[in-house]
Amino acid sequence: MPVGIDSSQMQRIEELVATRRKVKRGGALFQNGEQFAALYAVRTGVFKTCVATEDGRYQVTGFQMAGEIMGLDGIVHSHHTCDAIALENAEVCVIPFEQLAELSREISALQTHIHQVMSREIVREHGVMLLLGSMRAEERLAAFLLNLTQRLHARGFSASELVLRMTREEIGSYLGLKLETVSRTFSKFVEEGWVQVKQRHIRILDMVALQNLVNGSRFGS
Amino acid sequence: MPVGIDSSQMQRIEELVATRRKVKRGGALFQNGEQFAALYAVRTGVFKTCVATEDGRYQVTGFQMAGEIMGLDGIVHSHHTCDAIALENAEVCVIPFEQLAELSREISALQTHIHQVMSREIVREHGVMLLLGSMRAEERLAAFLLNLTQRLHARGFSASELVLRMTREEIGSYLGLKLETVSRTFSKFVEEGWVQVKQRHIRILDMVALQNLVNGSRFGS
DNA sequence: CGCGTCATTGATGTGCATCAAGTGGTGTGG
DNA sequence: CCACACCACTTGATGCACATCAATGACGCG
Repeated sequence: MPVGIDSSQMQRIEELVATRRKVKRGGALFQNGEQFAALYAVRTGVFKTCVATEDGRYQVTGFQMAGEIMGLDGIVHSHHTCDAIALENAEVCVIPFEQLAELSREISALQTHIHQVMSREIVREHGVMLLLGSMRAEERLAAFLLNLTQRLHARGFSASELVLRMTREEIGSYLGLKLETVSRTFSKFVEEGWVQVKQRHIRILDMVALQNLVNGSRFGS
Repeated sequence: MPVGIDSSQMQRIEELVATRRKVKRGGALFQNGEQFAALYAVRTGVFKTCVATEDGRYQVTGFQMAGEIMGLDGIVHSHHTCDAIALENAEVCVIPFEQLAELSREISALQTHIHQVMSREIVREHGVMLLLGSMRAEERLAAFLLNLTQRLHARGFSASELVLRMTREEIGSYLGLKLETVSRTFSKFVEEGWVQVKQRHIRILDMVALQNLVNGSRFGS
């Protein structure tokens, strides 16, 4: 929450996001069909958001970690159209949307911020569509790992080591692959010497190899 | 632009969107990398928006027709991250974004509208991710046709007859398929007696069959 | 310890991609 | 007006990446 906000405005924003909510591992922060009332900012823990069809198929649309916003899908029809599930015990800030909208009419820096959060989500989803529509399994998993490490690094964690909070099946759902394919692709990366994998503990050994995979397999390996 | 707006406010909004811009078939309304300054509302014609990787792969992220908004991707970084290409001679309203944001601070119904437009786009993209991540070719094409006819019907056109504005390749890119697969799938639908296809002229003969395909192939045909 | 969940690995199957040939509609220039 | 070129599209033959089916192995927890 950067420039253009004085301390009295800052205080009003802090009041707005004062209420917290805890969600247990496996629990739902919100679910498809529920009334929409608030956005949520992740404080601790990791979430997945997913959409479903009537016939039981579902698709993970994203993984959210500290600082990221959930619930934007609910604005348009005043009820949520996806589920947000905690992958570990987690805590979020509750941001009542009506009040947020009202406050953002006074504080233009806040309005700008909201626009950017929504636009960023649209751009992120463009990237996922590109991944799902035109990449092969190896490229998808490489892109996924690079994206995760980058976000973790931005939060002060190691750039080369991470602990996955999600199962192979959830990764597969996000990437449009089956869990066996995710597992095999991890094994392939290990054989190539690009990563170490011990259960959900991942260590990146050759970041550049993964980047080459994503940015143009035309160069070969 | 519904409730909560009086006539003087309406006039200010109309002034905001007064400027028009024509784009020739095949021309770009905006392109990846360009400075972002305005949103665009389609008046006539149909557009595609697409993202690309450095190595030349690209992905159509959507087709926009009358009344739909383009350019939301540009807000977050003040420059566009995708291309908007006219599929036929087209005209758009130019909506300078800074002024729109300012006006929406005064007119809360306008603010609500902007939030809804962005949220709707996020929800739409969730649907595309579900399609790309978990549907088979027939289901994808059926979903595409149903979505198109629905949008055309909402604009006063026939619910069962349409003229595609895009090539098989563009449809394929949107659906994560190759153009040959799109063509074969059309042929399959024709064999089944579900649609008539003559070039880009499509007539839906059995809407229900297509809907069944989308909402759960577990029931068989 | 024994059970459930998650992950790995192998064998086999299939949906879509790829490669390739041919058709039909459209526009252009002789 | 017709010949030609070009482009979008269709259709067939073949190949491959990933799905599916199945068995086994590694943790973690009551």
